[in-house]
Amino acid sequence: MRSARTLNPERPVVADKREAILRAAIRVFAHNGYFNSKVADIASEAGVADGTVYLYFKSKEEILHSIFDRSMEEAIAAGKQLLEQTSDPREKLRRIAHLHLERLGADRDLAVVFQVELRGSTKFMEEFSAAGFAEYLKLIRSTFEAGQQAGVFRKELNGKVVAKILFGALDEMATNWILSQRRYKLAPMADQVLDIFLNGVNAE
Amino acid sequence: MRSARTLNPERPVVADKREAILRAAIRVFAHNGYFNSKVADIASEAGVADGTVYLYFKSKEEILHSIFDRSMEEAIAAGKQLLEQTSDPREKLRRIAHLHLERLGADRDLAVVFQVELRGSTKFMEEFSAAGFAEYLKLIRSTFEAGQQAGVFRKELNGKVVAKILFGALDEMATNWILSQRRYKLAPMADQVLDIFLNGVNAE
DNA sequence: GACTACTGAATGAACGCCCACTCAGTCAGG
DNA sequence: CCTGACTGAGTGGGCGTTCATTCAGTAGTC
Repeated sequence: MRSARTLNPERPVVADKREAILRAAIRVFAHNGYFNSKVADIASEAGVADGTVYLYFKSKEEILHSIFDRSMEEAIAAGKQLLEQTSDPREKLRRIAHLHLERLGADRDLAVVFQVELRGSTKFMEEFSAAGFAEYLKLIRSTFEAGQQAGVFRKELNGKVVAKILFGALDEMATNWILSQRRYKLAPMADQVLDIFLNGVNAE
Repeated sequence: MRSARTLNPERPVVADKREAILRAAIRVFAHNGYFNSKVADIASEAGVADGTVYLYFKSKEEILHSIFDRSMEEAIAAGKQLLEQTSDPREKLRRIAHLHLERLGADRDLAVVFQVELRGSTKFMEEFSAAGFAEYLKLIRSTFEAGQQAGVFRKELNGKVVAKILFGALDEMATNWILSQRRYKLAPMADQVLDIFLNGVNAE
């Protein structure tokens, strides 16, 4: 169990442990819920001792924070990069939506943490939404408003509201996918959402 | 503190207490989150002793369940009644959406419990969604499908997906309204959602 | 290459707080 | 004086967090 270092003395063990704990926490939180998860469960899932968790994280709460921060950062970076690859506003929104559902669909446990556990407290919601969700909504909004300028989308619509509608629809797809017993692909749902959405916001 | 009974001996105390505890629980859950709320807090907010709570509810969890069950029941009953008042599918959806946001907008604490606290655990979500949300989604879906039959909505759309989209969009309006500092009216947002939604699903 | 001294990552038993729930007792009404 | 609604101090278990201890690995010395 502690042989990793022995076998690979050159590898930075520290990063491995932190990573292992984070992954374990995602799994444990997803299965038991944040408040029902014990730090001891995370530790044993990660294959470390209880105390070791506290060498890498200040508290149980900080683990949840770290999960959110890292994933959100990655997602937004990926999103922004994606937006540079095309200039058509419709296509931009299509890609954002796809990315959104693809990322969640690729890791069910992470999706559960995002869709369910992170929502389970106004305190978290306020902190988190200030940090990450808001920025994500802004990304959608500014893309939409650029489309309005270009005459592609109806000018009288409120960008903030439109962004919430698209986000809300995608979010609901993700939540439903998690709760559903039937296993289907999540990402393709993006097309059905966009079909209706774009139809609804298109100019003319 | 215990004078309520003394002052109004004729009032049916039993129903009052249960109601008071439920109301108190909504307030306390909304402010602290379900897991951070102590039963003692609920009791004192309701003006009863800790033990009294257990004369009316088996456990803390049952309180949350009761809040959900009662509100959901009321909402669905109100929704069904509303649907009988018109036959135009578009108008039906409009009224459902309005009712949805009106009810949540009328009681911020209850809205917080619904939008945030009830989502905070897969366990709850699975139990609850089986019970109530699913039925609500079905209501939207069947209304939409009736509209497809009538030729009002695009026939190629999947009713289940369409229902999720509308619900998701409304749900996001509600969640955002709760988290927002700025106080605006929630119900009117329904019109903006429906504008885009109906435009997106209309036939032709 | 062997011996010694040192380091700090990792451990996990133990601590102490917290809080859901209980129950022996109180008291008002009849 | 009996009934039963109500009380609230007490209890028991659970769990986040700590910290004294261990020991693999490293560096210095001869």
